[in-house]
Amino acid sequence: MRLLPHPATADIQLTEVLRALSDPIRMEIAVRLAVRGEITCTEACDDLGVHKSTASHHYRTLREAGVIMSRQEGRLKYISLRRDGLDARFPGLLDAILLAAHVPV
Amino acid sequence: MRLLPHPATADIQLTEVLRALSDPIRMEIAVRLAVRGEITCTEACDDLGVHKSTASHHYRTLREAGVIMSRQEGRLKYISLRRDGLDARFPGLLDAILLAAHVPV
DNA sequence: CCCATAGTTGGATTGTTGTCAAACAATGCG
DNA sequence: CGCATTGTTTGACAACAATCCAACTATGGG
Repeated sequence: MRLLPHPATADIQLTEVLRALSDPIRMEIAVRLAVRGEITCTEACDDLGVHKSTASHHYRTLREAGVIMSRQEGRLKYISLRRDGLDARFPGLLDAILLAAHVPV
Repeated sequence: MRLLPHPATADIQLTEVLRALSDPIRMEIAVRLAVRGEITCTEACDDLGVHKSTASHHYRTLREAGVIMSRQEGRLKYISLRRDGLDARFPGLLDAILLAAHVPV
């Protein structure tokens, strides 16, 4: 369960990022990460009305698209927005999307 | 064949815009519109390797998501990026996406 | 060592999407 | 009017995606 694969920054594809964020559940997860920073998977999907395995699939989609990072710490897994990679590769994109999603600054 | 429905600006949804642009073919069409302005459907899908009916479905997806406008003139249908609506609703989003897609300024 | 907790994985199902082909519709030209 | 051009619609099909359930893995606490 350790160290799930993340794509290299150079391998992050624009259309895959957009596809990952085109699902309302995944968008909500991204918004939570933007607002609350690094949180656990349980917190990320709390009250979203999806099964934990469904949430896990969404984390995988987001991770493989390069949108989030995950980090294991003890029994918990923390996920966070992959700001560095996204900003480096697509300047201004994440901010524009979060602004459009009404994330409080 | 006239006057296909476009959503009102207020009804344009972020996740639908992202989904529309998450397909490489549709992204390429959007890039062409950004570079060349208003062009015909035939020009928009030229050399893309898709059947014209497939292209038509993509125009529909883009139009219903609020990404493009279409306008009939004689036998031709011209499509263009819906900059006004997108910029009004999601400031900076379209520019960030086009920048990420390497559209020349 | 057992057990509860936190996530992932695999299977099954259901629905969506991308594609082509063929038929259709609308427009203007000769 | 016929006919070529331009694009849409419909049907079919395969591939993909979202979901749940069940089984599994890993970790730490008692």
